[in-house]
Parts: sequence; structure tokens; C-alpha cells
Amino acid sequence: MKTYSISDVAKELNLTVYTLRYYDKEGLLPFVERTDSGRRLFKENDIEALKVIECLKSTGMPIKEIKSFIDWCGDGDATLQQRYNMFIERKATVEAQLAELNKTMEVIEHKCWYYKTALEAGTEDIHKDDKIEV
Amino acid sequence: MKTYSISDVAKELNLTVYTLRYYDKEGLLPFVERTDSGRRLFKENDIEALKVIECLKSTGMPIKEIKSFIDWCGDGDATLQQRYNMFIERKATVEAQLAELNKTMEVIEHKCWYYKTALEAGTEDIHKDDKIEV
DNA sequence: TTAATCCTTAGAGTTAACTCTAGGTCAAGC
DNA sequence: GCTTGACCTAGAGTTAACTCTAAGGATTAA
Repeated sequence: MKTYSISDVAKELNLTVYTLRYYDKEGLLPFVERTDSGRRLFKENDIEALKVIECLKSTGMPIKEIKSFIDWCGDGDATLQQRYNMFIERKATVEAQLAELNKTMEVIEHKCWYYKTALEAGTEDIHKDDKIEV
Repeated sequence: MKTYSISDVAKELNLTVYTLRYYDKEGLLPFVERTDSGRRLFKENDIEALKVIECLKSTGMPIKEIKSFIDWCGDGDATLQQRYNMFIERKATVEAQLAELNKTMEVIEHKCWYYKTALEAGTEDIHKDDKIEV
């Protein structure tokens, strides 16, 4: 079975070796094995797990909570319900983030228009009577 | 013209008074006036400006960069191009964030399905041959 | 008029997530 | 066999964005 060094994995996932060691220190990578001399040996599956960790991180989940999930994974079928609940919760979080980001996009697009027209007019004064300005 | 105290504004925008004073200290609120005794006096327009600041913050823009924008606003029409460029850049950033968040959502939804079916089966083993697991 | 409540500043403390350094071990290439 | 570079740990340092404390002045309500 193919294995990867810590710097291989760092390159593959666009992380630093520091970050990977930090994750390990925080208990996110209990499944990563070691060589006899103590070097980390990543397997394909470990990289997939790290992708899930990165996915959870991108939802804004703090590392301590991700650790709970990783711990549950090690506990087997008894924790299936917790893990399911966690992903349902994450789904709601991401839905809220998408809604918020879409609202943000609307404001940004309004501002693009605001400055485009101001630029064409040579002055911001053309928006003097608008509702929103800065 | 109606004015607001710092705690009025904090309530309205779901921020703390600490945060508002911190923004002021960082130079984000040069337009906020003071009473004779030195208390901050927010106007309707200042609250609108703070909403734009919150919008920029929600795109991940650091406070120092938001300060540049606020400074440009104080410099008048000479900086219209910079401000326009900034919002075009922000738009691209948010588009990328939306794309990433949608990808994240796909993974989360897959995991919801993964654990829903595992839960129904009583064991994770039914996914033994899947491509992605943790 | 006096107590409670709000405001002020300066500056210290907190937190998360890295990021790096020091000092050492190990492995691969010449 | 020796050098170079990758790896290891422990622990210190960094950064952004707050968050709070202390000490004191102003405003409001009874």
C-alpha cells in the first residue's frame, strides 16, 4: 500500500508540515502510523480523512469540535447517531453561511454599481440622494 | 437629526461596545462625532457606514484594509477608482467563497447520507467499499 | 443630592490557529 | 563514511480581533 511522508501530504493538501504536526498534536490524526524511527506514515485513507477535516474547518468548526468527531470515529458504531447529528448541524450552519454570503454579495454588487456610475460621472455627488452610502 | 449612543448602536448592529470602541481606535470610525463631554454621537449615516464595514468584514477583509477604504472615502472623488477596484476585487473574493462553500455543502450532504444509511443499517460496515470515508 | 448607570481612555489579557526555533535523530546520495 | 536534507519533539512566538479592567468623569432617576 502506498504511503506518504508529512511533506508529501502537505504539498497534496496545500498545508504546511507545521500545520499537520499541529493537527496531530491536537488529536486530529490519531490514525496516522509511524515508522520504527518515529516518522509519520500517511496512507491514502488518512489523506481522505484530512480532506474531511479541511471540509469541517471550512464550515468554521473549531479544531476542538473536529477532535470530538474524530474521537467518535474511533469509537465505532455506537457513535453513529452523534456523527449524523453533527453533520445535520453542519448542514444548517453552511446553509446560513450561504444565505449570509449571498446577502453580502448583493451589497458588494450594489457598491460596484455605485462606484462605476460615480466614476463615469467623475464625482460621487450623483448619489447624494441615495439611501445607502459611505 | 436623530443620534445614537454607543450602546444603542451596539444593540442595533449586534456588536459590543468594546468592539465599536476597538473599531474607532483602529481608525474605522473617523466620521463619528462627540458631545462636549467627549461621548460618541452616532448618526443614521454612521450606522449605514458600519453596515458596510460589517459587510466587508464578512468577506474576510482584515480591519487594516477596511481602514484604507475608509480613508479613501474621506479623500473624496480622487479615490473613486481605488474604491471601485476594491469592490470589484471583493466581488471576486466572494464569488470564490461561494464556490468553495457550495463544494463544502456537497461533501456535508454526502456525509449526511452516509450516516443516515449507516444508522438505518445499524453499522458503518455497509460503506466498506465506498471511496470516501472517515 | 446622591446613587446608579452610562460614558471615557489606556492598556492588559484572551483566544484560536497557526508558525517557527532549537536541539537532536535518521535516511539517501556521492 | 560523510554530508545533506528531511524528519522528530517541546515549547516559544505571532497575529488578528476582540474582550476586559481600572480609574475616573458625566448623566439620569428618585
